[in-house]
Amino acid sequence: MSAEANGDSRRSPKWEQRRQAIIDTSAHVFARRGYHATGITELCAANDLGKGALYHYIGSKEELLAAIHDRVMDEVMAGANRVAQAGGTPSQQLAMLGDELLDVIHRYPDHVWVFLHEFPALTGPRAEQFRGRRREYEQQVEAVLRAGVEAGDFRDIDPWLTARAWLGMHNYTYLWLKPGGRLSARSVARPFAEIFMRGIANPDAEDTRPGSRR
Amino acid sequence: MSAEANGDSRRSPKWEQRRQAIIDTSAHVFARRGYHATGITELCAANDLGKGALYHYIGSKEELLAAIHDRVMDEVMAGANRVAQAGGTPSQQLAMLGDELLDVIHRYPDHVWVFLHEFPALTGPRAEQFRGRRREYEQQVEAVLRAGVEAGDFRDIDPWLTARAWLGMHNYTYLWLKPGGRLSARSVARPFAEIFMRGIANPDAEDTRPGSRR
DNA sequence: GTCTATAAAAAGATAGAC
DNA sequence: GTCTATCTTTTTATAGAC
Repeated sequence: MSAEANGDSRRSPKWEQRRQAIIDTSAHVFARRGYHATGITELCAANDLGKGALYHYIGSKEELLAAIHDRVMDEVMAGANRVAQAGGTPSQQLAMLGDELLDVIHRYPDHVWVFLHEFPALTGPRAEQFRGRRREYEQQVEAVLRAGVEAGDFRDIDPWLTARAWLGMHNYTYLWLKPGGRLSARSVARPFAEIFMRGIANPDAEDTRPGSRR
Repeated sequence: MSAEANGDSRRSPKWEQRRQAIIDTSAHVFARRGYHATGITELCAANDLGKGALYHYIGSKEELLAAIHDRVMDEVMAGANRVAQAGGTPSQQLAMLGDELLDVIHRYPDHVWVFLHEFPALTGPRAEQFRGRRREYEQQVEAVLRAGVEAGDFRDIDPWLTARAWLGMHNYTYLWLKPGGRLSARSVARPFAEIFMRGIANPDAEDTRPGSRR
């Protein structure tokens, strides 16, 4: 469930803790300035560390980038698993996925910004692993939509294309959804779900929701 | 309407033409490798030009980046102006905006990728101008939504938040909507408009659309 | 217009003292 | 663990020949 590169006990807990702090601080700098535009020297300044000390924790610049990706993908996948565990109708599943996703974006704005902008900078197995997890998540959204169509709750939409619409609508909030801002994750997730559910609802279905007009 | 830095007659038409070709080729490279990750040497190779010749056309690397932004924003604003000229109901306006936007994304996938990923790399007046045009476009979407609410065509949604939902849903197609791909701009715009219109439609409104169930 | 040569700065990463 | 000094490569950009 958690990425291989994380949380193993190669080092002391103190080392891991410090490393996490460096990952979070660096995510902020990468989000502001860009991954390639940020030099090691700037990372040292932001983390108040010399080059030697910094490399002691990060291994390499790309490993640091991968750690930022893992941190946010761990959260996203955990949310998706909670939703799968919870069960419920496809409509409820989709609403919960929206709640969870916007919650992650709201809590980790820097990490999400970095992963949405800089994921092409990952190379080799690191790129492979990231793309795999991302695909896995997107397929869960797709599966919920497909289930909704089959159950007759949703009209006959294309699950793949509709998943892209849903993902775009939610992911794109990374541009303006920030902690301390005017809007909470919930106060965005609710109207978004309202739009999307009405948008794909099967108008001929028996509707048992509270407040239904039928 | 067109950006100041474009199309003026500082140089010969042949120079301008060559410059445009370089902008388009470079957009492709930037989209693949990233702006900061791409060196001048790589741009020279891609454009089959020496450094001296390349700089003769681009001025500087950031000026080249700004030109890519201008190229795509010119198209987006032109589409938005056509829609404003065309008139029609808010629903029709929104559908036309979707058609035009997805058409640009479909025709200029590289430029759009670059502008969505690398806009923070613009500095000074170049950044100002870009942000201004982007805001102008987004406010047009917002205005259409507000008009729809006031006319009673749309239910009582938040125009700002709903505009962000709409923008995300459409802009995010830059990840997979490509010329030569399985899907045309129209074949995405239609189902997207269907979802969104149903999502924000006022269920109590007199509905005069063809095929209406009332 | 286009080239080569070169500058001058900055990049990522490592070595070795402490 | 953390530092400073250094290595090697690469960066953007310019100068000046052709």
